[in-house]
Amino acid sequence: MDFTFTKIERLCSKKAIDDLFANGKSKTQFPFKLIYKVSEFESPFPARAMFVVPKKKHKRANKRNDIKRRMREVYRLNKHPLYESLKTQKIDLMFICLSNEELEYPVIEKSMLQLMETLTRINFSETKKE
RNA sequence: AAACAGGUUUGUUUCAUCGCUCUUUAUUUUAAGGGAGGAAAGUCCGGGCAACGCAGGGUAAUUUGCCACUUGAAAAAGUGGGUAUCCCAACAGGAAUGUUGAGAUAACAGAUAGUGUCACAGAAAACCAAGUAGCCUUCGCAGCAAUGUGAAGGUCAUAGUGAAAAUGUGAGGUAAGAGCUCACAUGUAUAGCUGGUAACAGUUAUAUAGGACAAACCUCUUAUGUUGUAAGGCCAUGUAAACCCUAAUUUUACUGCGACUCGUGGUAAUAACUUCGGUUAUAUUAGGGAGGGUAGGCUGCAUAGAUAAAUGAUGAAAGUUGUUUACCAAUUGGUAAACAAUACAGAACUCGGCUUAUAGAACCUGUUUUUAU
RNA sequence: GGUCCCGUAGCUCAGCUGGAUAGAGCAACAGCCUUCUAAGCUGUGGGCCAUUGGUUCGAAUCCAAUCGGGAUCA
Repeated sequence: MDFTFTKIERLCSKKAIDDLFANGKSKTQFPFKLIYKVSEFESPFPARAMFVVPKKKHKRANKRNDIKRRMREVYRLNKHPLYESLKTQKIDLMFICLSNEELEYPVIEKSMLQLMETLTRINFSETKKE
């Protein structure tokens, strides 16, 4: 089992990001907000993800970097349940940090895992409808 | 010795697991190597580099600002000196103050080129000053007189101001006064001499007495072409050799028929066809107009290096500092354990300065307190 | 990565160029009016002029640095 997180798994296209902000659905689970959208792209992985820490919440660049790195680490280590649930469905993800305080690793891990669990349930229901 | 403040330098290490980015190698995931600072920050300055511009001169705009030397491509920095201001100490003096020494600070050219500003208060806030205060003279009137009052004139010594008052003190002089004259002192300008590389200092003569503000405009002096890597270069994408208008040209266009990569008839702004309702209307070149599309890759670009942006996460141990406890020692201290802290902060073309932020450690300087002599 | 602008009362803004009383509207509070409220009228309080230093007799204003907020570039 790989715990990699290379560039292919990240959401990098500006067009896709704009589309996500315009048409995506959202879930909040306090320190974080998740925006997701079903989409189509060519990749061996079923999801593309990105992580956002707004400049208005955290002024210093090094603190923003720290939080983003921890968020990325949580996603990297816990992405496999999500991938299994998705199967062939393709999806774009965006995690946004809403907190003003500097967050420790266990806090981030707990709330992000909750978000990803809810996401798996939602996607199953959608696939059944289609 | 302790505490505090300021300055300079430095600014943690190792292991395990799972990862990120770039380069090379391998070819589908294998190996090796590189991977954040003193400020990467602020963008306050100056270069490199790039595009455009460039006869010469001027104007505008911005900019430099005591002197010498050194470093530097330049901005700038360093060392030494000069001047001014502040503060401390010593000496002189009744005091004001002056001299000498140590230290700190200075955006430190020009206020005698010109314009402007100086509230309130005050007679007056600035070349040539100055009134219905005051002082003085003359004349008239009242009065025995002292004096009072009116007019004309002289004058700036005196004045409840103010941040700042027309150089200060003394003497002469005068009706009263006045640099009006003189002595001493202060300060400015010009010229000369002496010392010094110079800034400047000292001194002599002459002329004077001109308040502050240039971080108000300005003058002199120094320097600057403008814009910036989102510059610039190459490629792709795109309804696109597209649309509208004007002019010119043509085996060109439109159009009818046929045997349709061709032949032939008509037309050049009206023509051809027609089911009589209408339908179609061009190419090339030149000039102009209106609107749209793309916003992605490579390069620029680096012995760190991307383009939603890497340099990490978790766990363990050590180091440093502090607190508490226990033991040794008993002034400092040493050993062990537990707990806490371990900063400021994250490259985006690059280099050199400046500014700002910084736990702890080392060194230097200063202040205060305590102890000892 | 560059370039430029703005911070004044609880809110929206004047006053900065051209230096000497810190103001206006709304809001707040108190009173009048009204049976009561709203509206109206009268009054009151509220500001270290973003922060720090400098120039000046004197700084919201001039100068420098810092901290926030915003605009713009092809």
